[in-house]
Amino acid sequence: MKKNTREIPAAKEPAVSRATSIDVARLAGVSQATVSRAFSPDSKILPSTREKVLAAARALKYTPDAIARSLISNSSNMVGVIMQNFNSPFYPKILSEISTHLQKFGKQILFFYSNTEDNMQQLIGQILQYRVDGIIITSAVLSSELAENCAALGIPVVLFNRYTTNLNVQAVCCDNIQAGRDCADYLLQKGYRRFGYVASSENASTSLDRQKGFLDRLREHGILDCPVYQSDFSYEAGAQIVEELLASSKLPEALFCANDMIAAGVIDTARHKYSLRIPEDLAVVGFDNIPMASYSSYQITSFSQPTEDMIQAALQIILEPRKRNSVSNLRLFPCTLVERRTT
Amino acid sequence: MKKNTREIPAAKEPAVSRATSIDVARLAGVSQATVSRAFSPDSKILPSTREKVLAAARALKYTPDAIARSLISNSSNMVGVIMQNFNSPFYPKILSEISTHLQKFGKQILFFYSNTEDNMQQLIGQILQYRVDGIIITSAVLSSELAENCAALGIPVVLFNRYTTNLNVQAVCCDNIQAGRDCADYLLQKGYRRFGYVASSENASTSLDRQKGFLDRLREHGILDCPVYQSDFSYEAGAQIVEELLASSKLPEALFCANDMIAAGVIDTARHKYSLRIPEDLAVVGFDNIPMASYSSYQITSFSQPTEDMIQAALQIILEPRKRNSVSNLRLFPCTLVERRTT
DNA sequence: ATTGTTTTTGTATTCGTATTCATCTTGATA
DNA sequence: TATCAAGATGAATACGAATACAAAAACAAT
Repeated sequence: MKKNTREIPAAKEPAVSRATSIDVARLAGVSQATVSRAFSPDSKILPSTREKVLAAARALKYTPDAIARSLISNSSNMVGVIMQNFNSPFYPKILSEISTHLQKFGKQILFFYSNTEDNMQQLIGQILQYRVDGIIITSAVLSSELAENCAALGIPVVLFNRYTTNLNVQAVCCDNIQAGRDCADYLLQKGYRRFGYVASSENASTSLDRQKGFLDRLREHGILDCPVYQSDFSYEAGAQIVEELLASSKLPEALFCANDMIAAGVIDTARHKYSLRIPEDLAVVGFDNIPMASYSSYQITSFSQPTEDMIQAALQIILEPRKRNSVSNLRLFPCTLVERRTT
Repeated sequence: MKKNTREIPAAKEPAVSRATSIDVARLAGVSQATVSRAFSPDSKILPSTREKVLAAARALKYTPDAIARSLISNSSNMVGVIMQNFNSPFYPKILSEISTHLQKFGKQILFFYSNTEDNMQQLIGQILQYRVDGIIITSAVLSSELAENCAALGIPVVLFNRYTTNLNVQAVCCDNIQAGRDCADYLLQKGYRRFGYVASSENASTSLDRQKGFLDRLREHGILDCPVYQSDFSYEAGAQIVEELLASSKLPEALFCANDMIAAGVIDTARHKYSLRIPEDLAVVGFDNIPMASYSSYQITSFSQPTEDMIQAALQIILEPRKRNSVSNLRLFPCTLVERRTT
């Protein structure tokens, strides 16, 4: 008597319907409430009753409806994730790891990809409609207004690899300023004296902070002149930068790139189009230490972020929001330099 | 009158609560039903009334609750996506494009990453609980049982870059067999006579079909012997294959790799570790034509899939399931060879 | 045996919105 | 002006599961 009424002839009605807790209750000879309890692990129910209910549920292929459950419990068990720039494998890797982690908790990912920051308002709005447990953003900084909207709903927001001074928004980030400093120290110690920095065109705090640490430290060592080249986080941008470098009067000795994709573009173009020797004619440092940085075609000296720890931190903020009494909203993680053959 | 009975003392309650359609109705002086109608584009409502309601909604920062909406309308506006292998940028790219497309329709992505096929049952189960509009799977073939579960619920499932003979599952795929044939023709025409194929270790139909087309065509040309090397879809696997090649007695003249990542691993290791010349000592063909294939360090001859068309086809199946009267459940797209410097 | 306590189950309500049906308003037409 | 149709709105209900509360059952202690 279920919905075994499939296609008879002519009409191909899929007979879409799933068993509900009431169906299971009827079959098991209990009330709907008892069915609900059977599926709530920490609910008080006689083991024998639970087993009876679960048997009936199996027979009917019943599974609690997540939507109905979300409505009454005010939580959808979903975590919103907004990302941009899949040109580099860095963020896809982060996404896959977040997914793997969340699956352990039975949580889902509501995913959004957006290369522009214009529609953040809209995206956040959509996500909030779904009663997510939290939101992870790697693509942009959040406006105060949006941050307040989320805070007002009690939905934790984590900026991943971004941060803001806004008090309502938690951030998990690697210490890009320090990494910039370390890069300057490292290159100076290697004997380089003329530098350049390849930034991303956005107002990404990652790129800006790496730049700031780098330039500050150089300045402390008396090097006041370090040209900054605007790009985006792409291979093509890196290739373009080489053209700019060569068009200008004098080539820097060492170039610090905001990420590995840029570095790869620089290296390839310098080597294969202009026959420059890396690192003799031009040293290059990248960032993120993506797999490609270790390929023998590149062997890029790069900074590695402790992504595993950062993800843990981000998820903890979302999964255990009570612990929000941490001193600061910003959790900084140190990067480590991986020296290879481009310096 | 809500359930504002939380912890009282010393607590900084965020006052978690969002405006509901009833709140809006009260402020606008209409019924809840009218508020609902104001937010349903094709609903019959006096324009002036709608404007009045929308104004009240703005004042209260009200947005229809997607969960409640999903419950009553039996559709969550979400599309489930299951992927694996983010080592290559191929699938991240697909994901970002799917996301961009779906956003135009106001649809969301419920995302799962899984490198194993063991938990497909569990993943599909979870997705189905959310009343998704459809499911896109790039990571595995679906068992008949799971396919039937989905079909019974009227939820369209699309295998992307996979297929099965199961009647209930739609599939969107590039014509890997033909591509394999084309590759054989191309390499033969270039004068190569000794070949090898680097497969993925999985039972991925993509790899198997490329292999089948390749070997079949070679056989038609009288070449019966073509060793097949097992790997996975990774750079490291490609690097490993070179070791195997050199351990065996004679090197093939041309190697067809199941994807570009493998090809890159082969090329790098052959060139830099063993000083082999590509393509003189070893020609290499990849697959997917990922951005890296065009980098000047590689310049890999590769097959390009019409991903844009394939995504369109997959989304059409999910967004317009009525059109399911297509002749076949399998939609095949042709790949095109992009010739570069590794052949 | 009686009372009290604890555990288990059932009843009724709730979450927030869409929708059916009935009611009311408006304007048109005869 | 009376009648009707069409359009707009409100009242009530449904979606499916969780939970507060009540009732019942089981058990212990006197």
